[in-house]
Amino acid sequence: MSTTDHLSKTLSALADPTRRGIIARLAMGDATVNEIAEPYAMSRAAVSKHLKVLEGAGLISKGRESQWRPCHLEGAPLRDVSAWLDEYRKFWDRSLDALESYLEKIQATGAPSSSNVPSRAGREKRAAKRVTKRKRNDQ
Amino acid sequence: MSTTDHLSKTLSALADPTRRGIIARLAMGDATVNEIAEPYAMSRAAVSKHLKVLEGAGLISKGRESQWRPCHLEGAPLRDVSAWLDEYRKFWDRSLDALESYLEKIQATGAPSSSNVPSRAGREKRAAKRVTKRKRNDQ
DNA sequence: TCATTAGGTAACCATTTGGTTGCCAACCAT
DNA sequence: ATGGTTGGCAACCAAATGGTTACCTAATGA
Repeated sequence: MSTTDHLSKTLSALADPTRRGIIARLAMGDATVNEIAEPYAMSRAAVSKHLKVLEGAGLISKGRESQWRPCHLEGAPLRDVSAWLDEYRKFWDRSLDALESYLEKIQATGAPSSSNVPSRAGREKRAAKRVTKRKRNDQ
Repeated sequence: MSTTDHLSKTLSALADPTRRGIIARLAMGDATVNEIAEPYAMSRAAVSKHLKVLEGAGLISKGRESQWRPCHLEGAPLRDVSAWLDEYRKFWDRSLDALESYLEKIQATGAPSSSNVPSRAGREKRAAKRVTKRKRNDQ
């Protein structure tokens, strides 16, 4: 993953239950490394690594309070994930789903569905045809 | 990651630019494996593996159209990610952020902000103090 | 001064991940 | 029948990940 691929780094950091647990913990208030490590069976070194991953993704920041390093949750990367997700909201939002199927219907250039009743297969064929010339490599 | 940890599997599947590109592609319509693989420099086998990861996370499903396996984007896991994110919306939502800082200010026992503008350092100190006795291990 | 505590770092290990090549099966079209 | 697509699978490999133990520094406090 390229250094500048913030989204990959963020999602990869979030794809671990321990790290999500740490985030949940920090959501209720800043905490020191030992306080964060306390609920987990693993060594403090392992937790330190998790914190480093979270810090590398910009999801937390560390202050310095004499010998303590209070960790603080940073929301910005979560906002970016949410923004990415919003592009796909229509794929699970019920009401928008109805709108989409309506748009698909009026877009299907009059070709009557024939008797084949291919509601899934038909959509797949049309979609495949429609899209063959594209060269997107979005992320 | 335990087999039932859907969220980890989904986030891990999304934490790869190629796989997010595939999702972006499928968002514009179903596509066959070769169509999906075409924009990428890697082998079709590699793309097949990516598709398997996405399928394992429930993010796509495959149909069968004679020798083709048209892939279809499934929104449900994205909805789950969105639901998880919603718990933390207040950490990046501007208006809620203003509310939170207001609440923090009136909670800071009358100490007037002084000219020091210690908005971060001060919050860390208070938060660290506030939170010492907690034992959450959410995820 | 010296022991303790908070935390980071290094070396190591096993497993997972992301890629490759090569082969195989199924289906379509001569 | 045979050959050309479409796609999956297995074996292999290098690099990343998630954990360990051991050791180190910095600050506290008796």
